[in-house]
Amino acid sequence: MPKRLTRSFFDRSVHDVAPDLIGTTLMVDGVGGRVVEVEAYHHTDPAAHSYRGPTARNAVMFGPPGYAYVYRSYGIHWCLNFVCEATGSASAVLIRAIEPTAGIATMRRRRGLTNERLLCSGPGRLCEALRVTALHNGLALDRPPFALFARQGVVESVAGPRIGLTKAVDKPWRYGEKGSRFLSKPFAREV
DNA sequence: TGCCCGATTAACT
DNA sequence: GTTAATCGGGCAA
Repeated sequence: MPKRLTRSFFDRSVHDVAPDLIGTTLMVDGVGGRVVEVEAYHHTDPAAHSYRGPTARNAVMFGPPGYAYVYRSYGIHWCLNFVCEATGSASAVLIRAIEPTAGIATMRRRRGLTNERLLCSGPGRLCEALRVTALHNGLALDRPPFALFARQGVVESVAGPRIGLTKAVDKPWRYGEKGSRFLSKPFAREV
């Protein structure tokens, strides 16, 4: 069994943590898989929820690193983030896609889908498959129901612009596993 | 207070 | 390609 990641993994720059998360394994109540796509959001970034200061929604982002920040997107979906950097820096990594490896039958049932490629290939899809909701907001990532495991072997990463933004569109802060078929969208260039 | 928009998705044409 | 679902934040009035 691979090594567990602890909260200290997240106590550094969000731009270092984000690429390092590619290839790690995320489990929620025993259901999950390999992280293949993430995006970094720094508090100085106009596209970050924390950019304009704390609110009831983004309060967890202003807390200590190694905790889950879950928010509702477009009033419908949930999105899962990992808080990074020092307490109060309000930076986080959005988990955008995973490659399902555990509890695939459960994920199919929750998503009402059989196509494995589409089970977790997007931030909202992943949260439905892992059943991540507002109840997970503020929970520690190294304690149940969460579990994170270090990657094994070499992982080839690619970077590119983030998805679905109108601000800071040019920043290449989306990271993915090269060639993965479980990405929410392909990367235009492989870096 | 009211209106517009967003770190989305699936079901349309 | 377009659109509806649906809710919190930001900004104008």
